[in-house]
Amino acid sequence: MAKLKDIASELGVSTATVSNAMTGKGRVSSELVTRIRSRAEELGYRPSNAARALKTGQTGILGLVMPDLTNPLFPRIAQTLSIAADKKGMGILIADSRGSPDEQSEALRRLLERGVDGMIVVPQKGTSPDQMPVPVAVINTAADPLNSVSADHANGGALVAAHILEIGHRHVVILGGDPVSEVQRDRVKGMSDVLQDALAGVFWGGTGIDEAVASIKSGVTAILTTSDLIALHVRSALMRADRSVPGDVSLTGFDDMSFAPVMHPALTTVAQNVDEIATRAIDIISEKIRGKTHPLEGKTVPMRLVIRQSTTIANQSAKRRHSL
Amino acid sequence: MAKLKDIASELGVSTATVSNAMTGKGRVSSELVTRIRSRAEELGYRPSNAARALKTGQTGILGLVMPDLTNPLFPRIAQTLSIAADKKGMGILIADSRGSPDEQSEALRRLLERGVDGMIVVPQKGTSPDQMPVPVAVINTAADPLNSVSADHANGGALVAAHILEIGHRHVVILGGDPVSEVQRDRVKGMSDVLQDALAGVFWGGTGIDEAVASIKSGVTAILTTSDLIALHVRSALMRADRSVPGDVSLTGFDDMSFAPVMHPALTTVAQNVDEIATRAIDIISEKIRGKTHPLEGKTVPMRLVIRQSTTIANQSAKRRHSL
DNA sequence: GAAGGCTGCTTAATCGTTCAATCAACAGGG
DNA sequence: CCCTGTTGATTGAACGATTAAGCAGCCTTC
Repeated sequence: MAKLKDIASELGVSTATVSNAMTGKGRVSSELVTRIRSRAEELGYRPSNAARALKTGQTGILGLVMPDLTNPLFPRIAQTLSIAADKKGMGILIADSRGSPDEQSEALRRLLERGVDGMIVVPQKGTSPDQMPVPVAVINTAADPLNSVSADHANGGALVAAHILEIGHRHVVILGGDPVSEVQRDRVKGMSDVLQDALAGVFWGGTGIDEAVASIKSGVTAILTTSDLIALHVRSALMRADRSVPGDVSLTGFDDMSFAPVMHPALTTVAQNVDEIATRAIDIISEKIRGKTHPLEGKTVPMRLVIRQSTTIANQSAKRRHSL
Repeated sequence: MAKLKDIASELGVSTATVSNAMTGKGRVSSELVTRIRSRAEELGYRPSNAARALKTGQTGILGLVMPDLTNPLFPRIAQTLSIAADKKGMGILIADSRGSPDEQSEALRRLLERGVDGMIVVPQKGTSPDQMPVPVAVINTAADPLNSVSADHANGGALVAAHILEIGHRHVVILGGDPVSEVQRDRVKGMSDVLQDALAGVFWGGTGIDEAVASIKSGVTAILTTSDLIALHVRSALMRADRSVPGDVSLTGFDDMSFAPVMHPALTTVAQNVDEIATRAIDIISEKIRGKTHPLEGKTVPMRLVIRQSTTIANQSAKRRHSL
């Protein structure tokens, strides 16, 4: 493996000059720069990250901490982060916090020990990461607006609720996942704010599924969930109860997961702009690492309504049944 | 940040001795070792990875290359790898090969440049990674038996086919994903070898879905797919065709993805032992890195049949219909 | 009692870069 | 002609660990 010294001695200059020529710092005549660069190319020179890291204190590695790597959104986040980081010449080291806040701190500590220059954290439900000695960008939490990039979950909820109202539903229930999760609460809030009088109830968790299905008897014509997986659960429960979607009841999910378009009927849902979120997070981190005085700030990214076949114009008979 | 030198000068010994005491190499009196260790603990000493990497040439970082990080199996693999690597004091750097073999080589090169000590590769369909200057463990390809850890896909196919035969099906079709994928082909092979006379046809890809559904008319009572997502597709197509599962036809998937147990009916499928595969891969890599003369070899890991409600005893009427 | 072998520690070189300090050479200004 | 400034390069000291080699004592051993 060729090193600075090799190039330097071959060309009869000092290693410092070669270093300057490669990085574009210091003062080197442009003629010499090109000579050095081309010779470096020929020799297949690759700077040693270890040596550079030792000297500069920067590793060019970012840590990614997720509450649970099996999170269905993880692949998309990881992929975009990895590509965006790569463009900035950085790498992504993953760490799993295995579902517990303690493990989350552990994961952060381990990454720190590995010398990451910054962290991207998708926090545990209801937690926010401790103060860190390196720049941190937080995804999907509104906690710290300067550092957090988040889908606008409330807005997403509002979008889907508005769609449901628009197609004539007036008796709607909401089904949330885990009320501890800030994301889930935001989605529910966004929905209920728009639904207002049309909101016939809010249910949570596994037992909520049966409650939501049961509510159809009392005239409910739409079930809005905060996750595609929950929606799939509901779909199955509805089949057992011999209710058709969207004939008897309209159904919506959240996140546009892989199976949403494949379900029958295809699921109306709300998609996160994962690309924009991940790219923004990387941008924030890298500006902070570069020590910009006014680094890019966090933001909330709008969500996108994806209308498919699981929602349709409110069932007239159901409406009539209720108004009796 | 405390360094070796700090501990050394505080205790009036040389840095070499402190280094030896910490790593357990060299010769240091056990009494001094404990003194050094405890002082290090107090000072919160953490060895500098950069310095160590520079000196030893090892970074303690493993690269993970996947064909497409959005692969639904990726989260589980990444999680287990991350935990297993952590136990060995190593970290996992991810790289996405964005679906193309060229990008796969690119990803490998980038990781190499970052100085990874080894690689875990889940290769692109139909490719096998180039010769690498660092140890490589390949997941889910039988190409290089010494280095590859793979689920026994053929065996998985055999398991599900045997189950289908056992519950009386005699007219069965197989529906595969992409025939380019070695994994898919292995699964199909495992199935068809067991089915033998009961095999009424093999279809591939998107158009295969309709063909499989159409085959019910000619007496087919079970559709075996090579992926849960395909099975979900088929399920939807069956609903449109007004065919019930498992009443009219039994249906199976592959991989036990998140939605499989939630579908209606819950999907019979075959699960990979991701934990064992990932752990084994890490073990192989780490033994090779340590330069063991006879490192652990690759192996194929049995799959596990998960029987749910989408398969049931062969429909008598269908059998009769066919025998007419 | 001299030779040799342990034990426990130190010395010093080294890994490959970066970067502040320095210096030689030359140009322009007064 | 001297002083100052700029340009283009060099020098040498870090960065924080690892590790081969060396050395002083002490214990054996014949």
